[in-house]
Amino acid sequence: MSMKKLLTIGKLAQASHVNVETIRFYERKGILTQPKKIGAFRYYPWEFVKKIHFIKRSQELGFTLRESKELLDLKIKDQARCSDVLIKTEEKIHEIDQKIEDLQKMKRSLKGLANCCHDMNQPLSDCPILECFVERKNI
Amino acid sequence: MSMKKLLTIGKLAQASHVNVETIRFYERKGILTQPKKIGAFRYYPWEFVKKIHFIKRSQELGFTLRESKELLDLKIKDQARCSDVLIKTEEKIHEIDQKIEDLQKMKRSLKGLANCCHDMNQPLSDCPILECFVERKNI
DNA sequence: TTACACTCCGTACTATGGTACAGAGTCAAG
DNA sequence: CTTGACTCTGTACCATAGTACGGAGTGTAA
Repeated sequence: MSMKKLLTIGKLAQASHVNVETIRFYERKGILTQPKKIGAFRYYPWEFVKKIHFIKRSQELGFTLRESKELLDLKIKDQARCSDVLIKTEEKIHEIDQKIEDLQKMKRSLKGLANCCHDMNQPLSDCPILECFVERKNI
Repeated sequence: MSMKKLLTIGKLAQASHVNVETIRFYERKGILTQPKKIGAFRYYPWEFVKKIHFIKRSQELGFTLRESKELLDLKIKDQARCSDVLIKTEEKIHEIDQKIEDLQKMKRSLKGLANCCHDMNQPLSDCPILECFVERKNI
């Protein structure tokens, strides 16, 4: 059998810069399909390197593993349209916008708190920050 | 014994709008100190309502449970200074800024991807988005 | 053929922030 | 003194994204 084009799990891990356990984890979770086994061992075609890169890249872009899998599935099935990916991409952008807004709200509150404090060496019992904290003065 | 001022765990949960299990969880994690027991049951002074509010509020502000505990500990010990809280607050602001930046980077990449696509009905095999995805054209 | 590296599977563990539940014990009111 | 509501401890479970490891099996090269 021509095994020159196939990778053991260890070689795949090396080539894709992930842990062996990570690959096995992805298989357990159904993110990667199990490859054909020769004897007892898994042997992967080289395109699995690309698949893993794809997953890692989409994680960098803010997609969860589940979402990476969905994108990967789209890539595989023929009847998928460009717009299917575009929709997911735009949903993710929206999600990110929401997160940014939430963080900015938090930041504003914290800045408000920080401004409460005028005398650094004030003992904490008289410190206004913690009071603001409890009383929600700065939402 | 004057139990009028004390709360059972259920009453405390009600008063602080959290689950009974959450309070027990906080105790296991050392976030809340265990109160004195009368017989087999926990009885809490009313200030625990404030403590739980404090924790919930600091979570809203982006602090983890561990950090909430640290702030709560500062509140309790006398020699803490206002600046101790201020430092933690400013560190958190910095952390939030970092997160916002990361999200904005993600967003820019995703926007770049979305712009790849000109014909929505293009079959996915010819769709440029997924190619950009893999090739990191948009970092 | 033997030694060594690699792989197998299953399970447990990490962190974060909880929730849920079983089976036993307790408390207070009627 | 019994009933019903509550509480006790301990453990398991949820999601997310992995890591670690034991003990057995396998593949290959000298």
